[in-house]
Formats: sequence, structure tokens, C-alpha cells
Amino acid sequence: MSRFITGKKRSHYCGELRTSHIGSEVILMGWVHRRRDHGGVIFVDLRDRVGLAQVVFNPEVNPEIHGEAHRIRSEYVLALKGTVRARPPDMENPSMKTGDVEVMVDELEILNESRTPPFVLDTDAEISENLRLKYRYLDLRRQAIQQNLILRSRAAAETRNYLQKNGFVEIETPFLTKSTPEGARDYLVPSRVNPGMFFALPQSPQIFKQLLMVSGFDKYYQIVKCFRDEDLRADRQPEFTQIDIEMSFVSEDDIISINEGLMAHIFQTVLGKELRLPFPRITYNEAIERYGKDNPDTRFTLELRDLTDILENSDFMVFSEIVGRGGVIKAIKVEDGKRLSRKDLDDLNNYVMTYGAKGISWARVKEKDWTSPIFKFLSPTEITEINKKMEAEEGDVIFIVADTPSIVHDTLGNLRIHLAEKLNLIDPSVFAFTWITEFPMFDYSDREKRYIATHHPFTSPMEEDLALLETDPANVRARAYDLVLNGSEIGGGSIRIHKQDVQSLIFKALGLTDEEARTKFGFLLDALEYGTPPHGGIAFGFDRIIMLMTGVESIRDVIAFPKTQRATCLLTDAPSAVSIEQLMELSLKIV
RNA sequence: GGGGUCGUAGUUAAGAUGGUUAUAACGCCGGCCUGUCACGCCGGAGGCCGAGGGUUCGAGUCCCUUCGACCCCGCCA
Repeated sequence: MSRFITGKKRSHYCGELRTSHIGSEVILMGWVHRRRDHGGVIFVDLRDRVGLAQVVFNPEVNPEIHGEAHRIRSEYVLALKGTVRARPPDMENPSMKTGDVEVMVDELEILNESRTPPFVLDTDAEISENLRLKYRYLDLRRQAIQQNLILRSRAAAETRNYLQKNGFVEIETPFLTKSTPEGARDYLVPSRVNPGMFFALPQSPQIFKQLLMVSGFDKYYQIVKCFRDEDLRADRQPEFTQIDIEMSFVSEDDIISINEGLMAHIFQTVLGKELRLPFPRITYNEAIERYGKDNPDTRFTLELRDLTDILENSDFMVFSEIVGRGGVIKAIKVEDGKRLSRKDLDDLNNYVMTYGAKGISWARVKEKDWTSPIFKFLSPTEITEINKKMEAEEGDVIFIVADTPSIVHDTLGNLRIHLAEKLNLIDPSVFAFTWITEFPMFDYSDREKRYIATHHPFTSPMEEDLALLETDPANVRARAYDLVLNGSEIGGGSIRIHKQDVQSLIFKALGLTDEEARTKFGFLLDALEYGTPPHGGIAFGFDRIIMLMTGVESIRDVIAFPKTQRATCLLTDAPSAVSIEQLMELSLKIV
């Protein structure tokens, strides 16, 4: 039996010792971060989740414990009692928070030994991600990622504080629920009791939170896991966490202002960062026009300008023909273009092909003319007009893309970010929030040959666009809004439909027959007939918010046990095969 | 489904044009060392070059297949 665990309790965290503790007796427990054995005196940096403390074993003070300390290796777990003292003069270590003091050990117990870890934990050295994920429990001992998870915990706590204080009720909703059409692919769970039937894990608690509004809960929230069986990215995991919020008797402005308050509260309490409210708002159309994306990074300019008018009748057929087919021509301008070499410029042709563009034209603006592969194809008037439109001066570089509107926007929108990163135009200390409003209600899906909901099928259309529902669905705007932070969509929501007749109209516009709507959403349509209040809400991607707050590049660095890009867990080896007995119990057969 | 980067001691990496015994640093093991803090000094062990096949007198290096990690496109209401 450990005499420390049964008799003596930890008195302090290693990382909290300061000069104020000098003279006091402390009991520490932690991991051996580093050991420096001088043959005589032995120093150990002992680590816990707060930080490091130097503990000292001196053979003259206590030969027996010093002998024991010789056995100590990296990552051994120690319990020890000792006295905090000031370090001898000129022996302080200013790079450690606890560097002014050290602990002279007079009792030691090795609580556990450790094999040599597969990678060293005492540096910030880059370790390959498959090793990190396989030994995630060791990776999570590293201070940087521990700090991320601690910050995440504080952000979650402050979210709850704020919402509770503002009268919200946290209510849990089912994980075993009904598969719904529309949206992402569902993760399915077979039902043993009902052979051949499946639950789906929720892509979000959307319908349940609306039903809670019908029930009169008025202000609901939940910090909740959601599941989507789609391909992964640096900021996408198959299971992720949302801050889910819904309110009754509110307009867009009410939801926006309470959530601006939420963001300000979290950033203030967790990061000590004062956010300026209200956040700017721009419409979806404006975002696309100016930035090419509905999640613009507004920390830098490089805005898109439209050259279609100037070039639609150009003798340069490449441009005029594209316009003739309904295409557009847009451009961005980089000041001080010397920073881009000729090779940089030519390499961009490969870059833009990723986004479906056939190419990109560039022009170095000179005092009289351009240096540009397309200079000889354009008239002097066109050159002048373009310079004027772009407000270009000598030394600037202009990038021009001509194609369908969506390819042009996609290409320039991403090129904008690419160039900003390459040219260091982004101040990493800035948090630039923007609301995007008036999203289109529908997107046309080429694959499904029908309109699909841009947000989701329960989103209310703008009243003034109701008449367009049957005649011109592409131009119906939704009462939907996204919150964008530094070019990441961190949240989105809408005012919902609360009338059964409007909901039916939308289902019709989406190509759902009454019967299909009945089977898929009958319970919701029923509920709408029993006094549903006007309501709306929002959901935030909690992991993404934490990524931005911690400044990490990968969502895996803010999740304790993440999946790989192929949606597997290298630690547990999930997913894995199951026994034939398990399958039979579920009435399943592998095809 | 598609495009790209990568895989060499425990770890991180170096290994032009194919050519003897595959390097280095850190880590690990042993020895020495009483004030270090990336402690120092001396010595040592450690490799099926992701896996399989092929070309060749000869492959870490070239070709094919395959596995895995990461980034991107599609996808993600």
C-alpha cells in the first residue's frame, strides 16, 4: 500500500510553487519530466498539469533517498515530501514559472515506473501524427495539447455560465434517433429489438430543439455531440461538438445580439480579449461579390472587383466568349507585386485549376503599360479602364479570372487567402467576426436534379420573397445567418418556419410529395398544428471556436481522442469487425 | 471517387547520377561527475530502409502493386 496515497495527500501542484511558498513543507505528485544526475546531487523536473517544479535529491542531506532517486527515469510517477526553498543566488531559472524555488526532498515514493516512451514528451518537437494518435494518452501528457483541452473546458464552462445567467435551459436530446433525408450521410445504428430497422445518430438536434420550442421551453441550449458520415478535413471530424441554441418569440436581431454577447463573454473570460460589438453584418450576395466566399476572412482586403462590363465586348475572344456564355470576369489586386516572382505568378495556373478554373491571367502594372501574357490582346482603353477599376498603381499585380460565376468566385476567393498567407497580410492576433445574412433559400443540386435547402428545410423564407417560391425559387432568400470568424464558419442558424402551411410549401419546393413529407417529418408537421410559437436559433461548431482561440491548425489538436482522416481511431483500432453472433442478433449480414 | 506530400535506428531527419560495412542528432544502456535546468565527459547497443512483387551482376535509390499518416477537390441540409 502506498504510504503517500493512504496517508499523505498532495498539498500543491508542481506548477504553482512560488517564492511565497518558501519555507513550507509540500507534498507533490507527478511525472518525471527530466532528470539531471550529477553523480552527487540529482535534479528532477517534476510535471503535473499545472507545470514543472525542480526537486533536488542531495546525498549529504539524505543518502537513502538519494540512492532511491538513482532509479528514477523519464515518466516515472513520483510522490514526494519536501521543503520549498529559494534557489541559491544566481541559480534561478527565469524561463520557468517556478524557477525561483526548488524542493529539497526528504521523503520519496516511486508510485510507478514507466517504459521508455515511444517519443520524448519533454519537447515541442514534431512527432508524426500516427504515432501521436496511437499513443494518444502519452501525447496528451504534453503541455501544449493539455493547455488546449483545459482552455476548451473553460470555454464550455463559460458558455454554460452565460447561457444559464440569461435564462436558458440545458436539455439533452436523443442520440438514437430517426434518419432524416437531406443533409449529410447518417451514421446508422441497427435495432436488435426491431430487426431490419435502424436508428441514426443525429447530424444535429435540429428537430428536437424546435419541438422543445413547441413545448414552451422558450430558451434552450445544449453542448452536444453531432455525427456526420462525410469525408474529413483539417477542421472536420465525424463526431464533433456544437453549442446548440434555440429561442422563441425572437427575430434575427434578438438571436444575433444574444450570441454576440456569448462570444464576447467567452473571449473575455477565457482569453481576456475584448471584442467590439456589434459584429459587422453583410449579406450573402455582398460576401460573394467582395470576397468570393460566404465565409470571408475579413482580416485583410484583397477584395474582388468586377471587370465583366469592361471586357464583355473585348476583341480578346477568350474573355468576350466567356461573358457571352453567361460567365463573369473578376480580379484582385496585390500591392507591391515585387514580392511575387515570375515563377510565383506562373505557378498560380496550377493552383487555380484545383477550383475548376482553366487558368488565371496576371498583369504587372507599369507606368505606361503592363507586363502581362495578355497585354497584347487588350486595347489601351481596356487597360486604362481596368487600372482605374482596380485602383492599380505602378508596381501592383492584378489577377484576372474569367469563367462561370461560381468558378470565378471560388477561385478568387481561395486565391485571396492563398496570397494573404503567402504575403503575410494576416495579423494572427486579430479576431475578425462577421455575420453573413440573407442566404439563398435553395441551391440547385446537379446531382439530384432538384433544389435542396441551403441551410435546412425548416428555415423560414423572407416574407417579401414568399411570392417567388413557386416562380423563382433560386432567388428566394432565407431568414438564415452564419457567424464567420477569421474565414471559418463557426456557427449558423435561422428563424424557423412555425406555420404548417408554409412548411408544406417549402417541402413542395424541395420536390417532396405530401406523402414523402408525411413519412419523413409527419411528427413535425403535426407539432406545427398545435400552437407552435415563432422561433429560431443557431448552432456553433465548438471545436472550431476552440481551434481559433488556441491558434492550432488541426481540429485534432482540440479533441482528446480524434479520428484519422480515414475516420479510424489508431488508439482503439475502431472501427473493427464484429462476431457473427453479434451480427445475427441484429439480423445483419455483411454483403 | 480524384489530385498532392510523406513513410530510413525508439524519435526527428540526411542519404545526386543504382555500387563495399546505411549516416547524424536527440533518446536508450553502462561508467565518471555535488548546482544543473536542452547539465557535462567517456563508452556501447540499436535497422528486413512501411509491406509485397519486378528490373538488374547489384535496389533505401528505378518500375508495379499494396498499407498507413497528412493536405486539398468532390462531399459536409
